[in-house]
Parts: sequence; structure tokens; C-alpha cells
Amino acid sequence: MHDDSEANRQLQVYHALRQALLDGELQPGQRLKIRDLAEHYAASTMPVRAALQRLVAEGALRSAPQRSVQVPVLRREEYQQLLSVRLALEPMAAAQALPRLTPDERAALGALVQRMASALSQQDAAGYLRGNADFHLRLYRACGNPVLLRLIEGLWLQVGPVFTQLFNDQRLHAGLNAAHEAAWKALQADDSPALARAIHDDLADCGELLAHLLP
Amino acid sequence: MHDDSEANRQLQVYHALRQALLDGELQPGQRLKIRDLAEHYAASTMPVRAALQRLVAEGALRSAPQRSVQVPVLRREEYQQLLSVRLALEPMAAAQALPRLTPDERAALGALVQRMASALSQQDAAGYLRGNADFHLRLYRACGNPVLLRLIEGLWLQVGPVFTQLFNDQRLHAGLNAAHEAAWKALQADDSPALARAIHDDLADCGELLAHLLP
DNA sequence: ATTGACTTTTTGTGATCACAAATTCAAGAA
DNA sequence: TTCTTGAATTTGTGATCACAAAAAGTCAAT
Repeated sequence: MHDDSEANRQLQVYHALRQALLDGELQPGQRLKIRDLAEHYAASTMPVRAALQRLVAEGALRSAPQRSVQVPVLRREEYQQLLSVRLALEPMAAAQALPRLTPDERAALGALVQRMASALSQQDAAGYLRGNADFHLRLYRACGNPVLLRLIEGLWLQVGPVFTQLFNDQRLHAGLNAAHEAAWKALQADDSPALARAIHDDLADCGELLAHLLP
Repeated sequence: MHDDSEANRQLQVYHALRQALLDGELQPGQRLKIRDLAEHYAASTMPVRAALQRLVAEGALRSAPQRSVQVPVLRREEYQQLLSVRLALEPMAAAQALPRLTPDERAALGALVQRMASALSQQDAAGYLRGNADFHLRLYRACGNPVLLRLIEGLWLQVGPVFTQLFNDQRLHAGLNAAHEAAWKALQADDSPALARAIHDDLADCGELLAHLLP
């Protein structure tokens, strides 16, 4: 149990907004106004300001000077740039994580693969996406390289909004889980290169699927 | 000419602090206090607060809740984590940049390699380091991938302080420029893989040199 | 001298006000 | 209607005050 007592108000707001982004509760292009959020979170404008500025600094939100913060609308080109960086970092993190996984974490990852499969068969997009984020980030968190992990989490925060939105009105096909099954096999075989390859394929497949849906 | 009119006070302070970090004017471990900086930059506490929080969000500064922000002191382990990510990203950026370089930029890069060589022969550590940062970042800026560039600049901001500090009382040997000469050769030959390899070697050499000087 | 508790000062965080720039809205002209 | 124009409102940014937590300083006791 990590003692996130949430000391500061601005940290509470920050984490709330962060989760909202990952959960796709914020539409791309939506404008986030300080006073509105302050009212919504029952806070003063000050912590909200700080939280927004932090998210902007992390690239999760965009803001022009003197203008409202808004959740980024990714054009195809930007999305592919994001993807190319993820392809460089995430397989690496996965490979480094594999030998460091505890039995508990392995079991949790296996359960997530299974949960994603059942979510797919039930056309439960939200469930699949939550499982997908859990699976990847939980795996990467074991990589033992906080710097790398920090970058990856920042990238997920940037892809989050489009990622969830685009799947909502998209027919889900079972092939989406193939790469995860391959990753799970590599995981059980303690085969780091195969795991890296599986993660790479997962990102590339899913990336291509989304890329041609963007403006 | 890019119209950096520096609209906001907080942006001015941010860029000033950022440059101070890259130039090694801030010692690792040094505490940055809001009111002191406000006085130094003839600003109110508000823009300074925002600038500091942004730098913290980017990883360039550290802060525990309710405590002063301070320039990070990197232990060897953290430095190597930073290095391993840089090794994944910077050669990639260099390779993508090569075919996009204009003749002007090529010439500027060549001049920088030469300037670094002469700085080395004169034991001018500061000049060498400035040239080094200029060379790398100018090269990467041509990569055409803003996402990638942003991450790399963030990483340089994090290594900046130790980088400059450690070289100041260190004898400079000419071998430090070997990788840059190799990069310059690859650049003239339009050989992207060779350029990527040269950048990789540069980081690795310089990284190893610094790693065993850290606590 | 060194450690410990206590007091004083410093410092980050939150709240509120002021203001200029940006946005929205409405009325009028084509 | 569609576009323009100008007033009215909203909204980000900066300034200042208040307060609790942290740091620094003080001094007595061992």
C-alpha cells in the first residue's frame, strides 16, 4: 500500500484529471476552464490552475498563451509520431520487465489477458480498453527504470483520449487480442525478445487500425 | 524568425531557468526558493511558481510536497537509466533527421564539430559543452517528429546539470570528439545507419566516462 | 562539544481580487 | 439567411494576503 495521502489539493485534482483522460471521459477538442473545474471539484481556482499547467507541461493537454486549455485533437501525422516513439520504448520496457516480474504480477497479467478476451466476445469496448491499459502499464511498471516508465505513462496520457473514443463506435473483432495472447505465451516461456516482439506487434496493429480513422 | 514575443511572464522565467539549467549555472542539490527567484527576476511570486512547477512536471527539477524544489542530484543508477533511454531515442532522431537537413544546417553542424575540436585543444570545457549541446540538439531538431524531439530535450534538461559540472574539473582529452567526427563523416556520406551508430557511440562513451564519477 | 526541546523565521500552498485579452452574443447590413 | 461589427461576458494571468508546515536558530542539559 503506497501512502498516497494526497497531501495537496492540486495533486488530488491532477490525479482526477489524469484518470479522466485515461478513461476517455474528456473529448478531444474539449476546453477545460479553470473556474468550471474548480466548481466541479469543489476547489479554489488555484489548485486547478496548477494541475492544468502540470498536465500541459506533460503534453497531456495543450494551451496557447492567454487561451483556454484543451484536450489535444490528434491528426493522423501526430498520432503516428506518437506511435513511432512508443514502438521504440514500450517493447524495450517489456523486455526489461520480464525477468523482474513476481509470480503475483504474472498471475495478474494472465488474468487481464483473459478478461480482455471475454470483454471482446461481449463487445464491451470500455472493459477491453481498461484491461488493455492495465495490462500494458502493469507490465511496464516492473521494468525497474523509472525514467523510462515516466515517459511511457506520458505517452499513454497523450494517446488516451483518441484511443478510447475511436473504439466506442467500432465493431470489436477477436483478432485484437492475438498480440496479447502472444505476449502471454512469451511471458510464460521467459522469452524476453519474443515478448518485445509481441508488444511491438500489438502497438503496430492497433496503431494501424486507428491511424486511418483520424483526420 | 519565430515570434517568441514571450507573451507571459511565467514563460520568460521558465526559459531563463531552463537555460540556466542547460548552462550548468545551477548546482545539483541547490534549492530554488520562490521568493528569491522572484526578486532575482524582478517578478512576482506567481509566475515563478508556475515556471518551477512546469520544470518539475518535465522532470528537470524535483520537489517533495510542501518542500522546496531542488536541482536533482543524480545517483549513478539514475544516470544510467537516463542514458539507456537516450540511447534508444537519440540515434533514431539523428537517423530521421539526416535526409531532412538543409545545406545551411549541414554547414552549421560541420562548423560546430570544428569548434568543439578547437575548444578541446584549448581545454575550454564550457565551450566544448556548449558546442556539444548545440550540435546534438540542432541535429535532432531536424528530425521532423516534435513528439520525439520534446522527449529528447526533456532528457537533456535532466542530464544538463551533472553533465556540465563533472566536466569542469576534468582533464579534457581529444578522444572526446572522435564520435562527432564519425558523425560528421556519416553526415557527409548521407549514411543514416552510420550516423545513428556514431551518435550511439558518442552517448555511450561520454556516458561511461561520467558514470564512474557519480556517487 | 553534542544532543535535545523549544522558539522564531522562512517557505510552499491556497484564497481572493484586479485587469486585459479572448470569447460569446446580438443587432444591423448585405 | 449570412456575414460583419460592436458591446457584454467570460477567462487566463498576475498580484497580494493568510496560514500551516518545514527549516533554521537558540539555548540549556548531559
